[in-house]
Amino acid sequence: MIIDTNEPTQSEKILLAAFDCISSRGYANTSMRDIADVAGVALSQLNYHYKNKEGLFIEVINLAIEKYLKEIECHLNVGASPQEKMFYLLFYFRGMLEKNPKTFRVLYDFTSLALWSEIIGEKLKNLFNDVSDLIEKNILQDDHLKKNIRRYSSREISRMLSGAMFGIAVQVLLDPMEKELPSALDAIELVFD
Amino acid sequence: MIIDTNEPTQSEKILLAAFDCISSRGYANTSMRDIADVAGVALSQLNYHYKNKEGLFIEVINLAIEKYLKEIECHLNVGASPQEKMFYLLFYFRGMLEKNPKTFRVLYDFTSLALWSEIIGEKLKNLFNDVSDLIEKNILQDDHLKKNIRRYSSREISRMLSGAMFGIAVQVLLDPMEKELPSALDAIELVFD
DNA sequence: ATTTAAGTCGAACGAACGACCGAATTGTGA
DNA sequence: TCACAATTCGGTCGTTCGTTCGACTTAAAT
Repeated sequence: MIIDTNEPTQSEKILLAAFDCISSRGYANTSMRDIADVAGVALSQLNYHYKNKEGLFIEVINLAIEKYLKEIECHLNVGASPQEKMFYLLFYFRGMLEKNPKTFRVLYDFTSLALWSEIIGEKLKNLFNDVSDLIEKNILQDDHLKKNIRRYSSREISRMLSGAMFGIAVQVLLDPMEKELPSALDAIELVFD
Repeated sequence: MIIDTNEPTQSEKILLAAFDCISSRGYANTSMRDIADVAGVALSQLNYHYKNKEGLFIEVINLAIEKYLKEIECHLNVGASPQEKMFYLLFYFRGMLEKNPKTFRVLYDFTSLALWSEIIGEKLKNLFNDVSDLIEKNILQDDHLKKNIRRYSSREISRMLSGAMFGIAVQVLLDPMEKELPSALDAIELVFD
């Protein structure tokens, strides 16, 4: 018998199955039984490793948030000038939406749950804050840029930029066949003129 | 006995009750029984007037979309220059989010359902298109403005603007206590400099 | 006054859900 | 080897859900 030491734990299998289900059907259409089936695991295992459904979903959110922030942070290191950094961030974001929107879709799906669940709401509020922070610290802290946009604080602008990215991304998810739509992301660069 | 001829129909009572429930608890937490209770009506009436749950929810969406578009269209008539029009639109939008976000919350709540329901997805896709159209036709068709933003089409820019409004609004809903957040909406005007 | 259709209601159905339990299995340290 | 804890499993419980049904009431038309 071959022993694969990298074989995922039972609890990891469950977590990844939950992630898969939610990204492909939405949290509202995902039952514990669905997840157990995809994970190839007995239903009761879900309650054993994660206390209840909310506990499991929270771990899924934590996983998605971690992956999302890591990728954004990574792509903010490319490019020298603020314009360049913004360009590369938008370029990555656009590619992510077209090729692998699973993580973003999970996060987006949960934002509507966030309005009604204290815990999840707090997590997604912090995510928006963190993304805005990353943009502010990595892109907007440029002296020449600061002069041009002095009418507004860099905090306001970073929130506007992260909001624009999110809002356009939602439109893309809603209409993935409209190939011209993602180019609206590029128009964000207008702010830096 | 006083007869009020403006007494809402049974089906109207149901529709408004559904709207209320969804805007205050979210569609995923709203059952047919909840709606029947709020409407003061027998449960079976919901299936009599609207075929099933999806049919009722679709009417709620139609109602919300109608109200939303009408208000935006109305506030786009104020102001002369593009900058002024955008200012008044953002001013209205900000006030709406702070004072009466019920309609917007319903629409936002349904956007996550839209990813998994063909019919609802189509409706919200069209809503985004319509809002972008309104911005494009009422604000971006200005010759002087067109020169300044010639690098991008007015279509791209209108989609970016509507996306930014939506994205910032979501952040506001997620963190209603952060009073500085809505001012990020004002930063949208940067595009018009 | 009689008939017919529309509206309204309470009760019930089957299905699906999350959670829980006891037994069986596996892994671990003495 | 033995005992004990951790893990895994199938089965089931009570609840909630959307939907349906038949009976009753109201309103309109003949």
